[in-house]
Amino acid sequence: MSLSCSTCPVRDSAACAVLSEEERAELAHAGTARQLGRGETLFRAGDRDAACATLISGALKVTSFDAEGKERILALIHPAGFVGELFAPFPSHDVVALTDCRLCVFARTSMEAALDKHPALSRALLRRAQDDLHAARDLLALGSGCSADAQVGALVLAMARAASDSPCHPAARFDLPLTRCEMASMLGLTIETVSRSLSRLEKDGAIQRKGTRGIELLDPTRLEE
Amino acid sequence: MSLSCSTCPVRDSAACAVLSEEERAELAHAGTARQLGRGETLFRAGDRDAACATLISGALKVTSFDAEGKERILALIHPAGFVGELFAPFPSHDVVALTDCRLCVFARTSMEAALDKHPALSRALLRRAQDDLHAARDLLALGSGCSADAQVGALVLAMARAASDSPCHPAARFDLPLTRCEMASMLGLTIETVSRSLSRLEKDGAIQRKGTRGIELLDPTRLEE
DNA sequence: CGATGTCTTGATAGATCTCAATCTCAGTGG
DNA sequence: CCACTGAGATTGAGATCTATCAAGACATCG
Repeated sequence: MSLSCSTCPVRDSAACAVLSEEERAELAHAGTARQLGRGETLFRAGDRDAACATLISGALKVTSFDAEGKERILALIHPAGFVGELFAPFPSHDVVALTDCRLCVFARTSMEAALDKHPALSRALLRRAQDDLHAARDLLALGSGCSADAQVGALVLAMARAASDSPCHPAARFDLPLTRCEMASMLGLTIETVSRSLSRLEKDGAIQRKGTRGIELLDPTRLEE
Repeated sequence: MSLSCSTCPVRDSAACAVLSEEERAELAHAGTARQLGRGETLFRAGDRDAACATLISGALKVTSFDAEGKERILALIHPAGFVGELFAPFPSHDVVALTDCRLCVFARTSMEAALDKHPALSRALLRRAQDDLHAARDLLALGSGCSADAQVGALVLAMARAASDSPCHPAARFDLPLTRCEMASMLGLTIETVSRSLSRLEKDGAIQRKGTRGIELLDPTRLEE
């Protein structure tokens, strides 16, 4: 399937936005459009043929599995995000669709050629990599020193912000994009603990649950404790 | 103080290694050499004037502080490593010297100009950023699902590898570069738990402590459990 | 309506944190 | 030379938190 950048919803925010129309068209020619259903795997750790991709719509998760086979979510990728190893010989983590997704996939050789040809692209990807690094370190910082309630609260708040149109203020009412199981594996907790923390946050008047996924923010400041 | 790349120990491994002699000399002209003693701060979270640096010798830590003021180590930087925000308005984490250090410091504007001028530099930094991202995610994956003993064991093993000359085989005898307190804040544990884990690893015959910092690896395979 | 998967809630066990005491070691000064 | 001192490290006992196991509630879908 070919790519049609002209109607791409992330044409102004993805890494390729730094390219001119002609350059972008040329890069698009080297890439392929791809759709993934929820749960489908984009890259698998250890795959031979390394590739990379820009996410157009939907959400991805980057995961690894510990010794006992339990999944740990290392990162979430949102539209305009970029995934894939450009330098390591093979990917070391799985990348899986959290929701139905549309992506722009490139073979590594194509992307390397594009980096050589378009210096601005390297800078754009560098910026994204530093943002991702920042996100990973924030998740690390959140991880410990905090109670389970504080971790769940911070995650809910982060999702409220992601669900909002305005970047600063969190949405007052939204649906959690993750299942309890996924929330648990993002924080390194169990689903029971996540569920209990949500119950406590509700009893304390910080949030109100609307069905299984819906959340109404009553007192966002209490989520930060 | 001016930089003398010709005798720089990381001249072949740092990001600037991709530059030609003349290009490197020009970049060096824009940078300044700096020395830090153990415990001194290179960048502080929220600093106005963003800068970046390549580490020449010694070791740095990237840290943040949680609500109660406890430190959490987010990353270790080794020689040839690069630190600093190139795109965010200000650094969001502290960068502190773990040991006496020598560095090559650049104002952000200088580095941005260099990136514009030398496309290869963007690629080199992109590669480093992806490596750092990988390290941060590995630390995340290590964090949970493992017992404290397994975490401490993995950290000891990682340090044995870092202390070794050959990249693959861990050093059989080496000194821990981190205090117990620093090991604890890397793993999100307390120093008591780290100490107890080391005691158990010693009792199980995996390691033998030589003084407070010295470690002798008896059975590296047991550290991975 | 029953079936299935997800989520919630409860009781218990296990692990880590906290608080506190002791120990080691290097540096200091008498 | 030796005792003193202070920082870091080790060890112990109890409190606290989370994981585990188990059961029940809820929603979705056929």
